Amino acid sequence: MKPIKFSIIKELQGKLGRAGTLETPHGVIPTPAFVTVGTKATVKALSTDDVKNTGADVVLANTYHLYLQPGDERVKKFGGLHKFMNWFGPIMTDSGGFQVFSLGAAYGKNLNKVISITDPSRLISERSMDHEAPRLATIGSDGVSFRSHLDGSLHYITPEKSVEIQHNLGADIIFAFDECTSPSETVAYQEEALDRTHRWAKKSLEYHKSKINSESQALFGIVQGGREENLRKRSAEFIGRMDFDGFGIGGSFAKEDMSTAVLWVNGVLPKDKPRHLLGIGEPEDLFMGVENGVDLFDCVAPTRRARGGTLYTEEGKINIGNAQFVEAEGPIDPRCGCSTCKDYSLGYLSHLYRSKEMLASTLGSIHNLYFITNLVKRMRQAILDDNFEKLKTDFLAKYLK
RNA sequence: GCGUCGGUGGCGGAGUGGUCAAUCGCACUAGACUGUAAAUCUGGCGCCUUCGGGCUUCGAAGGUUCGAAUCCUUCCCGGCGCA
Repeated sequence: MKPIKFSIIKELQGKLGRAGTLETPHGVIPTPAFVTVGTKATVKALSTDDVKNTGADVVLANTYHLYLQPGDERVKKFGGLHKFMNWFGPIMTDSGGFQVFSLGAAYGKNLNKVISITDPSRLISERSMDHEAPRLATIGSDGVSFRSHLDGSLHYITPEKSVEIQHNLGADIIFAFDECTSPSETVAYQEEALDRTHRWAKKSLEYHKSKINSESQALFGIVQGGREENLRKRSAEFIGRMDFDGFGIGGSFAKEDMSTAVLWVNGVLPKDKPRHLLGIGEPEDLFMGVENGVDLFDCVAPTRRARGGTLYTEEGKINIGNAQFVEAEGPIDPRCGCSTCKDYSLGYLSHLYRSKEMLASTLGSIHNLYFITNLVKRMRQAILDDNFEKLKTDFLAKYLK
């Protein structure tokens, strides 16, 4: 018995995009779908009722963070993540692979998940002269040692350990342990890291298959390969051949490279399994991903941005902290159907934000999550209605103006 | 009235002869954020600027000095103590 069932309902003509459903032990996810990020078994600033009301179908929590606090064994004692956090819809957990990057090569640097290649300094090898650079994660051939960002204690995570933790957490969909690399790494390093990720994928899968959990939890393998076409395709072939239930597409991207990388990978991955573009994205990236055959996305942007005062509107992003909203009486976006836009004015949100009231984060997160979740739902409907291209053109014309 | 302490940029508060247009915090202002080290971070914040610099500031007015927010004199204002 497979833990999940993926069905394609309709495909985008001449493109890799498709609309479908992903059945999980905790409910059906109509795809494409946006996955709300709840790193520490909570979507920051929101109750699970709030999350549900944004239209979210699925939540992603994080292995590394929950392993450190409160500990995966404790979550297991509570009956798993669903019960522990009171979210009874589908849950995914990330493997900790991203922390290999964010606490490793990217630690203390101005290096992000998505960078701009217009800044050449970002493309110089990170590895050449930074042996002294402080980092909380160091990579070995069998796993990664992490120094806890909470108390400095040392932890070693292997592919097996990552899967074991994820079994304890009990999400519906879990990920193989991988190494997320920066596009600023050399090709030689990308290749070395890719081999490691592939090795780890095999170990993750073997460990997973040896446990009863593989009947109730789906395991996704992760494709890496940086900016290199041959590496991306090699990875998609290698990972795609394995008996994973679905796939993640990982990596830190140069914005300009993202669509080609996704296209290379999805052109190779088996069509009948779901694909998750990890850590993406912004509205324009979501259109790109859906068009190029991505079924699932997760991203911290809606919630993190909301806490920083940036809110999505159909006319582009606004910053609620700006002076122009102090006396604005209308909603964030008159076309938005979220509860924040229904009940609250920009001026009130401006006041909450300026006076640092936590409700600002809550109401902003509700709006941003609704906006992004609903945008992907609209894309799905547009695929079904044969007007994806029009939605994309119309939306982006206004949004990016 | 006498004594005493003090008056610094929107606010609080450093500075006590040159490296001071003046540390820092707040406020204000703008920006960043893409598998959350994130209720976070960065820039600007006297006026003008061809971004080299120029100009006017530290209660007020005089003075000492090559040079004053910093020293002296007088005055104005405020706190406290004594009458």
